[in-house]
Amino acid sequence: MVISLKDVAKRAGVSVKTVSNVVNGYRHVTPATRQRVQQVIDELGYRPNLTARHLRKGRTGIIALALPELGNPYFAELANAVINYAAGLDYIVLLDPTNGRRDQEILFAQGFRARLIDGLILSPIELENEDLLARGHDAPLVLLGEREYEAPHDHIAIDNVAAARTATQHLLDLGRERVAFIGARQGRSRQPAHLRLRGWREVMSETAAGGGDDLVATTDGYGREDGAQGMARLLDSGAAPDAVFCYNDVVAIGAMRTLAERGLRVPEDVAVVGFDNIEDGRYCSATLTTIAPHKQAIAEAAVDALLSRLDGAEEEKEAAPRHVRPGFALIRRESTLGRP
Amino acid sequence: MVISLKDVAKRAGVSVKTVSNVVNGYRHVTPATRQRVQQVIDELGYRPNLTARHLRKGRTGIIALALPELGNPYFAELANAVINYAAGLDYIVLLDPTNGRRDQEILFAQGFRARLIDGLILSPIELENEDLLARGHDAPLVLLGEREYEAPHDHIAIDNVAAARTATQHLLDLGRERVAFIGARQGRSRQPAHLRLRGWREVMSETAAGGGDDLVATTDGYGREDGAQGMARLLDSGAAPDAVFCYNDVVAIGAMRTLAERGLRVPEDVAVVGFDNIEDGRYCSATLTTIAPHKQAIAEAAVDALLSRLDGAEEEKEAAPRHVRPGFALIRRESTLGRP
DNA sequence: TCAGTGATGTATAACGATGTAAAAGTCAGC
DNA sequence: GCTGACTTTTACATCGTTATACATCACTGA
Repeated sequence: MVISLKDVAKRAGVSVKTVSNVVNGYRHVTPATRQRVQQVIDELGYRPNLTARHLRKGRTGIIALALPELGNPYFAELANAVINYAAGLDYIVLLDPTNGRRDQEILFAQGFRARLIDGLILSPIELENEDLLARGHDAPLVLLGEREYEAPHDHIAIDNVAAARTATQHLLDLGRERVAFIGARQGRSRQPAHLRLRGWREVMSETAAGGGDDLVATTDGYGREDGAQGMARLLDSGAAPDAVFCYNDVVAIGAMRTLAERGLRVPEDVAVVGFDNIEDGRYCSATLTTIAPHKQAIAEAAVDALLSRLDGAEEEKEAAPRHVRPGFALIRRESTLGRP
Repeated sequence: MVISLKDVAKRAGVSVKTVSNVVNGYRHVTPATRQRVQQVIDELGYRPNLTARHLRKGRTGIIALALPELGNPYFAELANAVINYAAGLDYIVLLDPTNGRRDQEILFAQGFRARLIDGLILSPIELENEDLLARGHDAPLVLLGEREYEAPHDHIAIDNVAAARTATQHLLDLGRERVAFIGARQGRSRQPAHLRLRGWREVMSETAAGGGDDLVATTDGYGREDGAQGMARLLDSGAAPDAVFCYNDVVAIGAMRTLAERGLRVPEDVAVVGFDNIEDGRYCSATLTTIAPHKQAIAEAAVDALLSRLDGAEEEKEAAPRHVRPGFALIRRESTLGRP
């Protein structure tokens, strides 16, 4: 049997509202009443029906976090950070994997789960600008990650170009000359959010090797297998890289696997830099040098941005779209420095 | 402005219920009416308020999945599987990391989020039997994983003892003699759910090395660092293992890291077997031999069990607690077989 | 012509909580 | 003992939906 306020009220001999007042810690309730009601609540094991509360309040306290997939530890770690930070602010996070598919991303962006969620944090991969514009302006939306849009939404992303430059420069500083890039996406010409590729190109174009396509391996996705295959193609092509900067850490891990299979040493033969600073990188046989976006800062910025649209003062809610740039750091490890 | 059924009804000149009927695809609606209503719905951009629907129906179509953490890829992959499978059955999954803390696990088990979720799948670590018994019998609960309880709930877990025996035996079959175990939990004596340790012990106790504690490294947790430290202690203790069976894959990855740092080769000096078959294992410098629980089967069994309690026929709902044992397989890779 | 049938549509009451406004209770001060 | 000011409690409407019960309508068959 499900206990409602009414049941408690009847048993305690007070009105429904009084019970509600007790539950919500309303100030003006006599200690005597409060105690009596509380006792009945405990006796009956009453728990407020959140759904009813949500309906009445017009708010659910739930925000959605739509990420490509949890199989990539970066997203898993980010999700963890968002969930925990939001929990501290009394918000529940609903995690929605989009599998990087445009139809899924559209679904979430356009207000699937209407009024079940108060707002949405979306890390898009395939989503197009027009999809965002076609959006009924329902719950506020915060965008996450490398892709850039001309749409009025808050956007949280580190400076990907600068980070990529830093990574590439690090390899050059170590004396490497033929620094390759793995992870450019094929067929994404229409809105080329290749900020990391751009950073690589900017730095490499000023070197003897140049920033040409011979040192770029395009991939279909951003997974381990993509990295492994990309590395294999680079080696087979005769590009003869002595270093690679990978789109992300799992791509780098895939690339290192191929290097190991070919009997090439990291970093002696090929130095490797990743991107994301996932925990796995610290346990590879050559620990992975990587760009570490400040994940906690990203998670907090995303949630804060969303909540300021939801709960902020009027001028905060209506403020122009914000672009927050959390910091990043280059973490130097064995895959570029070698074992000390 | 938020559009409700009422607004649509007024504009279309029909009753609220008729609009509801159209939205829900109720059969007996004239095509003419249906079209007129549908047009207004499209015009106004009406979206049903899920919260209200949930209140009215007494069901939300949301199930919670409480896992220790997403930082362990096994749980991330499992979560992905559960979310996707449940989505196919029109259920939404709310992911709740417990961080392996008892208070968090109790919270979820005892009906936190009352009536926001229809049911709960919980993978406990610290939870005690008494915590489960103290549960108000609210939403149905399905348990996941190694821990065993004397409480009337469905339980999904592979045969951990058999799996551990298989892994250990595999190492013995390769001619290893001193097979260690990393990952026994300290201070868990009260309810020693150490099925994997037991499996190891059963097999090892019949060998010359024996199943004694000298070859067991206890750890505080089940993460990469625990594996690294456990391996270090084993090596320092003089136990001189020529193989290790690790509680799970991330522990194994940590252990392999330590081996690499010590200049020991895998598998020549020490062979390694993990447990979980996470994707990372296929990309280690020595790919990881591991026990592969059938994750998809586990995810499906958990969701199916829960939904049969929710939506099943009466006798299904009331059936005795079920114990489902999905299968597993030993995946032989380089960490035991070497590079071909 | 009219009862009987089934299809279609409507009015209204829930679901369980909270907000509002007003009623009831308490107490000080004269 | 009464007024006024304040505290405590109550009754009722409301959030947006679906379920129930009933009204209406068109059509069939005697």
